[in-house]
Amino acid sequence: MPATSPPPIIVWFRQDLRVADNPALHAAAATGRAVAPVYILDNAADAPWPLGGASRWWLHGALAALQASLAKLGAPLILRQGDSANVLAALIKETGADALYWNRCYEPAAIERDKDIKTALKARHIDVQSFNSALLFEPWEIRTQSETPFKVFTPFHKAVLNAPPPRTPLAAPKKLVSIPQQPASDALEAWNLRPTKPDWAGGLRAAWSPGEAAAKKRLSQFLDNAVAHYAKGRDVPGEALTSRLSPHLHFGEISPHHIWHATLAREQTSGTATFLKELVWREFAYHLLYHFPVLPDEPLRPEFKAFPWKADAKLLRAWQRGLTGYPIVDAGLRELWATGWMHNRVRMIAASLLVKHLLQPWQAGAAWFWDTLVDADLANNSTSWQWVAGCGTDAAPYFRVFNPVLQGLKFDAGGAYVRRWVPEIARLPDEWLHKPWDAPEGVLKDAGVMLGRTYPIPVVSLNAGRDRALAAFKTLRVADETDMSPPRPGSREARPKRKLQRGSRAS
DNA sequence: TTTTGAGTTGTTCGA
DNA sequence: GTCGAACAACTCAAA
Repeated sequence: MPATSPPPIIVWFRQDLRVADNPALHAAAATGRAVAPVYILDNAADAPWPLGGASRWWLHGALAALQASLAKLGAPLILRQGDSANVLAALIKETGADALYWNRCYEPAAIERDKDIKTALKARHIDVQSFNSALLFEPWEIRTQSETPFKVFTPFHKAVLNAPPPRTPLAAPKKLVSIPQQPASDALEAWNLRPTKPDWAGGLRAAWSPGEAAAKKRLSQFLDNAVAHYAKGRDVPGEALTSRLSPHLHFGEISPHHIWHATLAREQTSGTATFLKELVWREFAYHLLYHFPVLPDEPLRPEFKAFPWKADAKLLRAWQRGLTGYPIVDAGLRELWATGWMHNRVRMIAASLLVKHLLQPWQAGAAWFWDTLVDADLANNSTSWQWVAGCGTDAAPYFRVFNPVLQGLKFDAGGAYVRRWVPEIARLPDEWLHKPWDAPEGVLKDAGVMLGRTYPIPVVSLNAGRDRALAAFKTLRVADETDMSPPRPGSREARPKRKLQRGSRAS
């Protein structure tokens, strides 16, 4: 070993599975020193939220693509399994590395893990550096004027638009210097990330191409063909007018910076503005998760801990399998099961039905999405479910209960989406497609639909479900009122009283 | 400090 | 059929 060559740098890949606009990799390459890229499959670190089945499937493809890119650049990816800290320590020993670079993660468990690793390795004089690859703005950078984190999206969005613009993307390294002796690596296949018995991933393979190159292609196709119609079109599940970048973003195959600047480089329309706003929603979700780490588990509005959910395994199962009897909801859950993804508009409708009409705890829905979505993302998933349930910081009004029939008629008027995913009712005319239970006998017969046999009767009637949900929300208010003195709260004269209480708690 | 306006994504009812 | 108001009460963020 020539004594002249400086020690290598380990680049630890996590949710940044790309070579372009990868600040940690970029910085390591810029030193001119040898680079040892590693990915660690650390089930323990993910303990509170182990990768779901669909995520594992995607991860395999993402890693395969990254392996190929890094090999081409000259520094093959090392795959290791085990406790992250132990694996890194071993790798430092094996390679003689004196530096470790990574891009930051923002899940509470990951923050803890990384903090510990940084402390331990710095004590051993390892140069540990972390970078921002995943967010346009660090969660601590966007603050209200009183230096508190934003809890409401609109002012957050405004603050983001007024902030200094996010950095422009970094180029991928032209080549990397490999370490003299390549350390051992697991075989990706041996991780068994993809299902075999049974192989349920056929629909995922048909719908998706994981990897950095595919992400870039998806973005340009979106910008070329769809973004112009995005403002309205994104709400129509039967048309392919959303970006479908969410899984690529989650695994870091493309950076939000790249998407941001590529979008700004196009003609600015209401479509581009709406799309950029969605990216800011992603930022907001990470911001919330960072500042409120209980977000995935507990309602941010404490009174919701007393919400009278009616957990029911059979109802949950019917929802999961797309057998609720509400066509747009069932279509969504079947799309999810088949492809690992659900159109955003339908996510809201399906989630609302579960949480409101069926009174199932939002955590049950979040858990199902976590397991089945290829874009399962702790920040986005938790934020969105809390929003639908009305227990997040930026809560929906309690009376906002999606009506799956009206939503279906409004956003899937031609029925393309429902017919694709609920073929057993595909022959119903548009008029009845979203409410087969109201269809005349003859219409059902002509369409070959036998309610209760070929397609379910709704598990809960719409009106009863809505009323039950509204009543349940009312109990929260009543419970609240009992805590307080007789004068009706909410009236003007009750306001100062609350403020006093809050002030006294703070002091 | 106090006040004020506003809050992603909806539905229903009655004029 | 279309349209506006009502649907809670509360907290957030900025003036």
